[in-house]
Parts: sequence; C-alpha cells; structure tokens
Amino acid sequence: MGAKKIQFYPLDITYKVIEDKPQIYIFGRTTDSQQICVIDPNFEPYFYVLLRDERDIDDFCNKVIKIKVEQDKREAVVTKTEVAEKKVLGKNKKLVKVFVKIPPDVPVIREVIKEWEMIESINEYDIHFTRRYLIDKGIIPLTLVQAEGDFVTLKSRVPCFKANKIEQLSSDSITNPKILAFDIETYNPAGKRYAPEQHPIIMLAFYGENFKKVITWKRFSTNLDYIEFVEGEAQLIQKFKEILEKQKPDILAGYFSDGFDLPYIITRARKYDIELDIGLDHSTLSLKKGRIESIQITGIVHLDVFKFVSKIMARGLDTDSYSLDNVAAEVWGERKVEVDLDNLSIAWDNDFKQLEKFCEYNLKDSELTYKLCIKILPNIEEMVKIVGLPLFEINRMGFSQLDEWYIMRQTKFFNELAPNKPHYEEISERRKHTYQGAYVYEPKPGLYKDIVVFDFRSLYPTIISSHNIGPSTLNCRCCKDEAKYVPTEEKKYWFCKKTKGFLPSIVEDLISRRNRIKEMLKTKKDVVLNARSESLKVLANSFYGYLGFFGARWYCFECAESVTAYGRYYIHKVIDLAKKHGFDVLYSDTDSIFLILGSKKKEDALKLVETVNSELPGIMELDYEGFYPSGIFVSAKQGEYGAKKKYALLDEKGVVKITGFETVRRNWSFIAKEVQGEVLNIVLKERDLPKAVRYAKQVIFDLKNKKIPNEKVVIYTQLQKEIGDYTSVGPHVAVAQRLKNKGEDVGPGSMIKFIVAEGAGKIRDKAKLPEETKEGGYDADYYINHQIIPSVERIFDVLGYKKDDLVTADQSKLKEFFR
DNA sequence: GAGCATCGGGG
DNA sequence: GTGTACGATGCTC
Repeated sequence: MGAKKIQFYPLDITYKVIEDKPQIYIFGRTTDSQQICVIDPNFEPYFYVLLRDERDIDDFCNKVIKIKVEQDKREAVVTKTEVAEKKVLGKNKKLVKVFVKIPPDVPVIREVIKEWEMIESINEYDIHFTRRYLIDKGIIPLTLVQAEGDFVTLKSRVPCFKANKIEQLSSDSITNPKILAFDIETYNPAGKRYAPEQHPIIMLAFYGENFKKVITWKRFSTNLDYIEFVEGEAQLIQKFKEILEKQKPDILAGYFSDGFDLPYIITRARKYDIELDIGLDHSTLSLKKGRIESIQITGIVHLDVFKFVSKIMARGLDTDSYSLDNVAAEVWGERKVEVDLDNLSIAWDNDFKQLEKFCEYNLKDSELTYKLCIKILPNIEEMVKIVGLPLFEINRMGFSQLDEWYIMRQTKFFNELAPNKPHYEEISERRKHTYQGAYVYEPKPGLYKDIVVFDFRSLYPTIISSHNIGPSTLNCRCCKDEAKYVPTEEKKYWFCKKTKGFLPSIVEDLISRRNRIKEMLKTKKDVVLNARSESLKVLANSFYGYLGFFGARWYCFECAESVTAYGRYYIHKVIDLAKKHGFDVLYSDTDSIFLILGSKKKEDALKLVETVNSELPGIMELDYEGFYPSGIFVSAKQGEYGAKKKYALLDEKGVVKITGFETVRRNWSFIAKEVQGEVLNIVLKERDLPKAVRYAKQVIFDLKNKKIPNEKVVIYTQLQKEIGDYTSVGPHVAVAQRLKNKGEDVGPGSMIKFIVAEGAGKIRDKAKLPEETKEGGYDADYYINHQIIPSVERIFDVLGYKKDDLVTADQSKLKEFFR
C-alpha cells in the first residue's frame, strides 16, 4: 500500500459511511487532466467539550467513553478522548476532544451529555464532516494536492484512488476546468403557473467550448446543425444524461438552475421513472422536501451563476434586476434573442416553423450563461482559494457565511476554539438589540449641478484593524487603567492596546494581502490577481456586518457599535475639513461625501482629497469617486427622517444612475415605470423642469381621457397559495377567484393580470381581467393617484411642485415654480 | 402600526 | 447537513 503518488486538483468533496467507517471522497482532475476520485478512509469525526473546572477532565473522559446509544441496529459510541489546549476568547483553556465513529454520531452523543453539570459548553459539533476535513488537513480545493496510495476498483464513473496519505502540495491552481452550460425551455401556456408536474420540458440547450446543442422533440425543417430531434420528453431527459456522461464537464452551469432548471428536470424525470444517476459515483439527483435551496451533483460542480451574481456581485452592478438578459447586457452588452415567450406554447401546439427561433433563443441563453460563468469563475475560484471551501458551496454563500468560514479556517492557525452558532432565543435577543449606525448628513432635497463625490477606502475594515476591534480585545483587564475609550456617546468600551486580537489580525491580514496585490496590479493587468483582490475586498468589507450579524458565531454587538462610532468620528473630520476649505457639503452617508463644486474647480476638489489624506492616520484613505454634472436629491417619505439614499445622478458619460428610488417592480403598471424614467431623464439631462411637468401632466391628462392603451395599465401579481387560504383578499386574489369560478385552473404560482377598472367599492372589487375591460375602461383616478403620482411625486416635490399641482389643469402655477 | 403577502430568478 | 431561519417592501386590517 502507498506505492503510488498522484497529484490532483480537488473540485468536489463528499463522504460516505462504509462498514461503519466514514470515508472522504475527493473528486478532481489530475495534473495530466484525468478525472479522479481520491478516497481518504482515515479521518475521524470529533467535537470539543469545555468543562467548568479543568480538574474534572479525567472524570469527564471516563464517563463519556462509556456512552453507548443503540440506534438503527448500530451503536453510537465515543471511540476516544484527547486533551487539547485552545484559546477561548483570547484565554488559554484545556478542552476535551471527543471522537466518535461516524459523523451522525456527533449529535447523538451530544444529546446525551448536553445537560451534564460539569460541562461549560460543547463546541464545533455542527461542522460538516467534509469542511472539517478540508480545514484540518489544510487542503484548498482547486489547488494542487498530492495523495499516496493505490488505485482501487469501485462502482464509479471515474478511477478511484485510495490514499493513506494526503497533503496540500502547492498553491498551483487548476487550469481550464471544463465548463458546460445548459438551459431548458418548458411548455407554459401564457399566464399559467409553472407546473412541472403538468407541463413538459420541450427544449434543452447545452453550450461549451466547441460544443453547441439544442434537443427538442417536435420536428420541423431547419438548417441549424446544432438542433437534434428526439422522440419525446423522456428521450430528451435521456439525452441530458448522455451528454453529461460523454462531455464529462467539471462544471455544469445554469442560470437560476437551483431554483428552476434542475428541479424541473428532476420532477419530469420522476414522471418517466428515469434515474438521474449522473453523479460520478452514480448517485441520483433528487429533490429534498421544502424550499429547494440547491442541487448538488456528486463530483460535478453545479454552478448556479445567478446565485453568485445576485449575492456577491450585486453591489458592483447597476442593474436592479438580475435577469440573465439584464446582467448579460450590463456585463458585455449582449442580449438574449428577442422572442415573445408567450408564443412558445402556441408555436409548440400549432406552428412548428416558429420553433426554430425558440431553439436559437434556447441556445443563446445557454451561451450567455456559459460566457457569464467564464466571466465570474475567476472570482468564485479566488474566493474558493481564500476561504478554502469547495466551489459548489462558495457559489451559494452570502457575505456573512464567507467571512465565517474564512475565520473558521483561520482558527487552526491561531489555535482558537470556534464559538457556537446562536440558537433560537439568542437570535431573537440579538435581533432586538440595536445601536447607533452610520452618520448621515441629510441632503437638502433639490436639483444640483457639478457634484464631486469622495469616499473612504474600506472605512470599516481599516477601523477594525487599526483600533483592534474584536470580541477578545473588548474591555480587556490589562488596559483598563489607561483605557482609550471608543467615541460612543457613553464612554463604555475600549479595546486592548497590548495584544492584537484574533479578528482584527484577520482583517489586517486581508487588507495587507490586498494591498500587496494592488501594488502588483499597478504594473501589470491580471484577471486572476484582480479577482483575488476583489475577493479579499469583499471579505474585509463584510467584516463589520458580520460582527453585527445575528447569526454569526463571532457576533459582537459592542464591536459593531464601536466600528460605527469610529466611522462617524472620521467622517465628521472630513466634513469639517471640507467646510474649512470652503466647500458646500451636499450629502454624506457612512463613508462617502458629496460636495458641490460651486465656484471651485475639480482640481480644488482633488487637492482637498490630498489634504485630507495627509491628515488621516495609518492606512485610512479618502478616494475621489467621481464628478457628476447633474443630480437630484429627493426627500424620503413624508417623515422627518430626511432623504436617505434617494438620489439620481447624471455622470459625465450621460448615464443616469438611480439610487434608492422605490424599486419599480413588476407589480407596478408599465405606465408608472415609464413615467418615472422619463421624468428623471428630462430633469437631469435637459434640466428642463417645465418640460418634465408638462410630460407628467400630459400622461395624467391622457389617462383621464383614456388615451393610454390598456396594456400599459395592466398590473401583474402572482398568486402564492390556494385562493381559499387567503385571509386578506387583495385585488389579484379577487380576480383569481373569478377566474376559478369560470373554471380556469388557477392556484399557487398563477400570474394574475388585472386592471383596476371604473366602478365602486374597494380596489379588489374594481380589479378586472384585462379581457373583461374595454379599451379605456380603467379607473383613471386609481392610476393617477396610486401609480403615476407615487412614482414621480418625490421628484417633483423636490422641484417645489406638489402633487395637487400635477392634477389640476391650472398651468399658471408652472410659472411660479419655473422661471 | 402590526402582521400578512409578495417579489426575486426561471417559461 | 456533525442542520433550523432569505431579506426587503408594500398592502390590508
């Protein structure tokens, strides 16, 4: 045994229990590009126990080793105990490391000892076995690992190698993992809910390097060679399996495929009793009960591109919709094939010639998904290498989780014991706890020109690092006498000056690593380094949020409160300096400051940044963010609480950037969205206020005179549950009820279209189906008062125009406001 | 003003 | 899963 050595890049990891022993399975590619599964049978599950009194350790070990719990014809036992030393909130403590046979024994044994009097706490009992393995072995997915052992024969789609030794070899990364993107189209008659139980998959597209394919099962004549016809849906699903088997991708990419494509395929496959045993270990895809969160394929990394885009990249994108179409358009200006999907089902039933176009559409979606995947993969990969968890998991994590698991990995190097996750009562307790947040300098609502914007580079991380903020350094005894208090209102916190804390060390390291990379990036452009820098930034910037996140293991309310206190302190410093230099401060929020240039020049603003930076301590730095020729600041809802983050800016390229306006969602009528966008455009680009007012008034006038086509006033709302289950009946529920009475199939998921029509009573009484409503039959007053006015009210409010002024036909008022 | 309902992504 | 929890916002009562 142990004769052979192989080197490989891990892609996916799982474990199996075989003969009452856990075995780690690591799937990856060898250095010569062969798929492989490396099995490590030598890792044991364990957890830690901290006793109230260290003198009880022997006693505890003697007791715990005797535990036997019968369960499912097997026995959960403690196999051994070890004494370990670790830091618990900065203090060295002796702990007992309790080993069990298989991972599911951990909760069983924990249940037995939970109430023991001598126990202070039980820790690290809820760490998934594979994650535990990666951390303890120091293995980083996607980078070079060496295993010693021998090949074994097992039921598997790839060669298996049993390792008796395994180690991280270097940080060399996998190159060109094979990516296959896919997308399905389903039969979905217009307005009907998605019903995977009823409606078939009619098209399936794949896209990869040198690979394009669309499978469909109604024949039509075509010259497109990538279209392949099969006999029916069952064969289409078989093709799905076949193609995966032949192509052997490392990564299968989809867009919202956790939530749609794969669950749909699974549901349909079940109908035909097709076993979706596509896992490299022949494991079958299945749906778990309840809310589907993710779908994992053993050995093949299923990436849901949408998840990463919407969770991690979201802030870097301007689009407020993360649809494939919008995201692709923003990332590189490419759009989907334009088709009306409502016609797909019609074409499927009647007009086969039309289907070719839908195949092109289908392929294009998978192509966009593929390209998007290529685009974001460096970012996910770098995050994988920094946090140290598998691609599949990193793909689906949010900021707090990424931070938490980054910290978890660091515990090994700092020899820290991980605190437990909070339980129900603790969470609700934490949720109640609030503290003073960031400073906001309220803007005076209005239309402005020549605005310069500055912001602090990584304000909160630099504060955490330079003030040593963390749970273990909070109000330390050693600095009590000469404490330098955090500038909170009551001076109640200080942080240790003598010993660097665990968390601040981590943040400092993140920042300095990033700075080194940024230095390198100055001399050469590099996609990977850039992605690494971005990942480090994301982790560092999320730290403050993590400290105050109710679900965090390293939650520290006092720390979060201190971070914002320092933040307010520093931003005030800048504001004071700006004023001293004669600038008018327009707006400031958290770490950014908007100044009005007035008679000054851009150069003066740049000079101010320099001056500020020369006076800031350490690594803290103010950046020049940009110049905007025009901007409108809008007051928030009537309340006194000012206009928080509600503004639209016109940048130097003529692009309007909107921040904080009520997200115009699909349950707004088209006309409301249209009016809001157009009014902002006129105001910012043309600065022609009378024109904006005229335009809005015209629309209102047109509504009154029923000149707006019905299609622009349709509101779309989705039914979420059975009609009978509603306690409060909204307009769409009332409409749905009538549809049902007519014998239509409506239920959870149905998209209800309605128009608020003329008539008496509540809105729900007036809600009518579009086809029931004659052209112009809508309730103009409703649309004016509940759709148009709310969408532009605040904008006009700023310009000194009240909503009544919009509704009255009196034009004389205009002159008053716009001379 | 609380609490219930919906959106999002996908066809 | 060595498992608990989406987050934000609007509408109705």
